[in-house]
Amino acid sequence: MNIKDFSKKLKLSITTVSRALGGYSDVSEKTRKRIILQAKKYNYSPNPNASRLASGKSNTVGFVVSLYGLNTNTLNQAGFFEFISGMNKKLQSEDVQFFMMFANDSEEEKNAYNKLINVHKVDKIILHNLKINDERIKLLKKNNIKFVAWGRTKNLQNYSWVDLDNEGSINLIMDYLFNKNHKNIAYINIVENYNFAFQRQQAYLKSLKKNNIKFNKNNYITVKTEEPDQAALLIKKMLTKNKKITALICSTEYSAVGAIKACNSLNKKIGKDISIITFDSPVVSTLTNPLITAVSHPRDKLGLNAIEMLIEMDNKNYKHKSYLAKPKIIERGTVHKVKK
Amino acid sequence: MNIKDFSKKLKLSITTVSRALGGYSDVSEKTRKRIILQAKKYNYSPNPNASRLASGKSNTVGFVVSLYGLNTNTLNQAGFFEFISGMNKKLQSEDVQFFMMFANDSEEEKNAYNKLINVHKVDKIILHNLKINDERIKLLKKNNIKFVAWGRTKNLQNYSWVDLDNEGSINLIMDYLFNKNHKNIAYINIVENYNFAFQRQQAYLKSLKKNNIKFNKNNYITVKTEEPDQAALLIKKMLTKNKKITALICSTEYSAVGAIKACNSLNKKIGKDISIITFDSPVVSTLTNPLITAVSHPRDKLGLNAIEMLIEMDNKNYKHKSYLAKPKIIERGTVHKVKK
DNA sequence: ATATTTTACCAAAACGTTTTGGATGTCAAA
DNA sequence: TTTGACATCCAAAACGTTTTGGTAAAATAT
Repeated sequence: MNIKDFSKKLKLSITTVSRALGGYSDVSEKTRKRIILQAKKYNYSPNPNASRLASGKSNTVGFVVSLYGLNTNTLNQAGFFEFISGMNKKLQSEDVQFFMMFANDSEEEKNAYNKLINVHKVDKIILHNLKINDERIKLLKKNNIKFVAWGRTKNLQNYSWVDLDNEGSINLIMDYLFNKNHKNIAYINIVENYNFAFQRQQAYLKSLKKNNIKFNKNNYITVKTEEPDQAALLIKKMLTKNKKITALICSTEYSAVGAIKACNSLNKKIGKDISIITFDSPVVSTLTNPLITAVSHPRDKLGLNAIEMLIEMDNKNYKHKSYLAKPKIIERGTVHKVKK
Repeated sequence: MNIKDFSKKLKLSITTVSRALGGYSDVSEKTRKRIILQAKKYNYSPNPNASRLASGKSNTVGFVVSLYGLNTNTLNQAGFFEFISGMNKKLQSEDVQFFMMFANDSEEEKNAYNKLINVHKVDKIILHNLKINDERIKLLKKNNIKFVAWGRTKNLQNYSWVDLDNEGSINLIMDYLFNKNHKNIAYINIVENYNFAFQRQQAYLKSLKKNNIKFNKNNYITVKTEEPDQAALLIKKMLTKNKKITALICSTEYSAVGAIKACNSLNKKIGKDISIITFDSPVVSTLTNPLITAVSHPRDKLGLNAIEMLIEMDNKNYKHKSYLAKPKIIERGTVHKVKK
């Protein structure tokens, strides 16, 4: 069933059917309703390839998933599926398509963006896992592709983005710990060059300053995010060296797993002798023992807002926007109160 | 740059260019090479919407991701990304597209398949998370859509599938345990209605019989897969009731996490007093403490073979195939030898 | 030397839409 | 009664390919 047969059935022109379904005002509401009803009945829906060819618009959002680097199977994808789930709500209601590509290495990743633009002709792209400086932004701007970044570069050029409120989250954590009289708060950073990690680390330093606590380099280490065992080793070393530490802030979930191991091996009771707090994830919220107190974020809202922005961008007078997901602390008993 | 301008540049007809890139034999190898070379130079690639419209073939593989039910953020997606990674290799080289849809509930899931077929006009579909009886198979057969199942129904109708060798894996585990003199082997099943779980459980019973061990209902429980804590509770109960148990086979990774908790709370030393073995995953291989001995499978091969089959299906005389991933045991020290 | 087959190319139709630029009829204002 | 504005519809062109059904030249067979 194509538009020709369908319009013949309704004794209307092809044009009228097309414009009725397209939502144009030069079709009376009465006929429009009839057309929509009959389309359902005859199971007619416009051939998307013909539509896209004729209109020159693909109405498709592209996305490249990197299947390398971070431990792709857990951490990375955890947030990923929450994001997708949020996106999905808008996609469905707005009839926008979503096209994913996969890259097994960085060479493939570069190609993927070019393919997305030149071969698959997507209109719009969602960028994720942003680096501190991200060259993909140049590529997209050069090709005049609309995009929303999931995450931010260090220097915000003029583009739209959605992100966790990393600084706000760290502040929330720090205040939470200060309220429980923690003074010697250690920070576990990651070596990888992601901007979210940089933001968190910077916020930690800033918060120390604001609260008149001098930065102590024995309270600070940097670990590989995908290797909890390496983290465990370094954290153990740190805790042995600096016995005054009462709380550990872990920049990522995997290092929190390492922190648990380190504490266990030193026979430090988590939530009694020492506190652990991190960013929420399915890992620390369901799999670790004990479950870990964490700042949680509505990551699905990120996805939803990203798609919303991409759609709004079709308006001529769109101004770049941003969205920060609001953090909140989920207590799971791994943070204790220090006696004054 | 479209085919018209491009062919004009090369002083060739549109037809010749199209057929050269399509790999037809009515173009000399010399001109074909020239065309391919120049296409790269001028960054020409056929508009996919026009191609698909003209040819009537979408050359697209569809996939529906269910964002509900199982704990989507970890378990489910773990295998998922390995699978995708394998698929990707074939997709890239064969120039097949991959189109994903997402479903936040079972209603959306049903709609998704219909949309995939009627709206997005995909040629082929990969089915996953198969139920013991799966009604989606009927839908696809009725609509004459080519598909490969990732997993199997209980009664194999005539279709192509790829799957873990669940029976082989359980046999491998059982023999491995028997060799270490285990006799009282408990089995942790899951309540969910997935066929992989059914196959594993059946294989366990079969293996007992083959080795002349009577099934003991005190060695067998059924838990919810997404709730390690519930699993821990039930396993603890079982171990308290039946003190003779020396080994636990966990049907899924999450129940293995529960098993660890149960053993810890009973002060049973894992790998000394009691053994735990399960199916491999990023969870039990990197996150648990201790890491758990498990049967591992090359899940990326599943994806690769699935795409291979889908492509082969274009041949008129294709006969339905299947592929079983070969299991192997990864020792991580949680299985001990029992004294005779 | 002639007839036949093969090779290498091409013009035009077809795919199913959207969009442009009217056409017709109705209604209110002059 | 006439004029202009508006509402509602439509025919035809355009989008960029693939495919069909050819033709001419070259190679091969007779």
